[in-house]
Amino acid sequence: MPEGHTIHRLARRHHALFAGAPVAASSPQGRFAAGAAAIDGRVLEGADAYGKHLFYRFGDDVLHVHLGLIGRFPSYIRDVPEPTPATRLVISNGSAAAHLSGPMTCRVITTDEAAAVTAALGPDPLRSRGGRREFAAALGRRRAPIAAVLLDQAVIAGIGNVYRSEILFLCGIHPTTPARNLSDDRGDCLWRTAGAQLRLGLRLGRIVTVRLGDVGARRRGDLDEDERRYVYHRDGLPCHRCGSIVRRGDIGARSAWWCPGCQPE
DNA sequence: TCTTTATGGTGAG
DNA sequence: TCACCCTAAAGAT
Repeated sequence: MPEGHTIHRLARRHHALFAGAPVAASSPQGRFAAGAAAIDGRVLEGADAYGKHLFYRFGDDVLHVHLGLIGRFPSYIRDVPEPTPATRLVISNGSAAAHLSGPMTCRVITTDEAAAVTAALGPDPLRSRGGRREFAAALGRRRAPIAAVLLDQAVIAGIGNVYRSEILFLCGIHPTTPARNLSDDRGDCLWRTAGAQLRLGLRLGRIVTVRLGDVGARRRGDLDEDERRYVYHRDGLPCHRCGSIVRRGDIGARSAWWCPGCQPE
């Protein structure tokens, strides 16, 4: 279940495992048989991530994958399991394999088409240190609640439902605040916090947003599930920082969580 | 053995 | 705003 950090991590791992050599590609499920045939035996030049999108370059052809909500793309170095009947795509070489299941998007496109995909996305904090102004400008154009705007991939690429609530908590911003009402400082805080949290998530391989001091822990490995985040899925529980009861509400057709003490309206 | 849920996104109305 | 797509694991019965 991926936000941007997961996708970038996958791109790095797949690049390390497969780039620079021919790969075998097949579709046990059958639904991607033609696409797999188009890249089978070809040299993978590289794997990249932009926001929540994955791109695998094979000359002028690009394998474009988006995992959606339920997609997975685990890889194996040894003890490669049998693909399940739902495995859409297997990529392998002599020593490793990756099994794709449940993707929202899996298709072979041209480099121009791939460029059009990324052009429609907002800046990705994991790729660009120069996206802050573009992000700030987009906020200024929107009157929708900031919690809804943070999920719009045309505004900022890679944020999902966990990070949107956690980032708003960390910046002390109430989720229903209209985006264009935010000060420049608060917009800066959102951009910097998004980048810092995505980079941390990329490094850890999981989303951990709490400062250890706020939960009285020494190491991140000591944290229980409930202690890794400030608000996400914590409605009814006391805030790690101020003790107020965390609330949940539907914002932008999905649940958002916030602390009424730390994020006043 | 069910039903539910999930860190996402699209297209129709 | 809603139905819908895709899969797997967790939770309920």
